[in-house]
Amino acid sequence: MSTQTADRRTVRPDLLAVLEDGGYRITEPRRSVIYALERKGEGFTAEELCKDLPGVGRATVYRTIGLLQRAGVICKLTMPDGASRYSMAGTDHHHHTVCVDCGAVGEFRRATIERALRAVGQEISGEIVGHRLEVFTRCGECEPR
Amino acid sequence: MSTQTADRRTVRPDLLAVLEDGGYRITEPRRSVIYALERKGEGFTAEELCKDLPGVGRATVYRTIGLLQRAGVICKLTMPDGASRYSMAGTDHHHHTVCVDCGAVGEFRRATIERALRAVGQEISGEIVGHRLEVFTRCGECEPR
DNA sequence: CAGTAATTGATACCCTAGTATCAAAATGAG
DNA sequence: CTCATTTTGATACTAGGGTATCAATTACTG
Repeated sequence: MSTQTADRRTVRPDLLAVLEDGGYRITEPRRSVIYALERKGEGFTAEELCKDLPGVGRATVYRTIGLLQRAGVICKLTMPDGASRYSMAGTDHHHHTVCVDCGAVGEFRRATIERALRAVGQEISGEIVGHRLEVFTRCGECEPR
Repeated sequence: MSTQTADRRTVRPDLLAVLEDGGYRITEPRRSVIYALERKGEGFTAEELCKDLPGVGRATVYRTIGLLQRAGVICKLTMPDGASRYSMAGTDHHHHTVCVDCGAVGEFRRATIERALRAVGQEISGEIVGHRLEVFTRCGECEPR
């Protein structure tokens, strides 16, 4: 799988530090999970991660993903078919491009869109508490899986 | 559940006609499902529909939803937690607002957003094959469920 | 180093959101 | 009205995506 953002890499928080700051212990399994997901980068499934880490229990993989997700450093996204993928969050607020063939994920931001969504907020009753935008692509650099 | 679009109702295709046009038979169970989902309108789950129609088999409810979905007259959307909801599609291309408390769904369109997304297409490798945008709201008119 | 609290992992279990099966019933074309 | 065809529905099953359990292990604290 080609990770679209491999070269235009942004500064990422040190994930171990994130755990420490949260008051969690740095353990060998957590180190492994973090190492593995930094390798993966963008657009992986939890089960993939489990397979990559036969030495780490499934529960621990899920637990660690959950921890980092709550800390905001990785984010979960839902594929068109409802499947879940995770991705390292390079920047704060962003949206994703997802290749429908290989699952490769990219990030983008666009002020125009954010502004337009604020405008939508004016028109509807109640308040906007969030939004989600995914752009599905066919990246053309992948082996469809 | 208050349906945000109850009054600004758009012209909807006659769902029975949609089935007929597709070469499907008009049966009593299908009539019931269609009647029920026209009542519901926006933002219901398949299981809700099943509970509303104790006389109709679960499989039939799912089958009929599938039929209408393929015909493009109802659409499926995924909640922040990954759950699925369905909604009558009033217009062609649109996005949804979803109340995170009660699940009420509204539709909107915004040319600015579509244009901005086309611009995103210029910047990424590969081609855009689709997008999905959901705005999560707290509609303030509901009993949280 | 010792002790305590956090963490692990094997496993079993859960729920949602469906799909498959297939005999029985309903539909509509002629 | 007849009959081939479609549809139904009860039920079982599946798959994904997790969470619960809990004894054994590990990490940090003093």
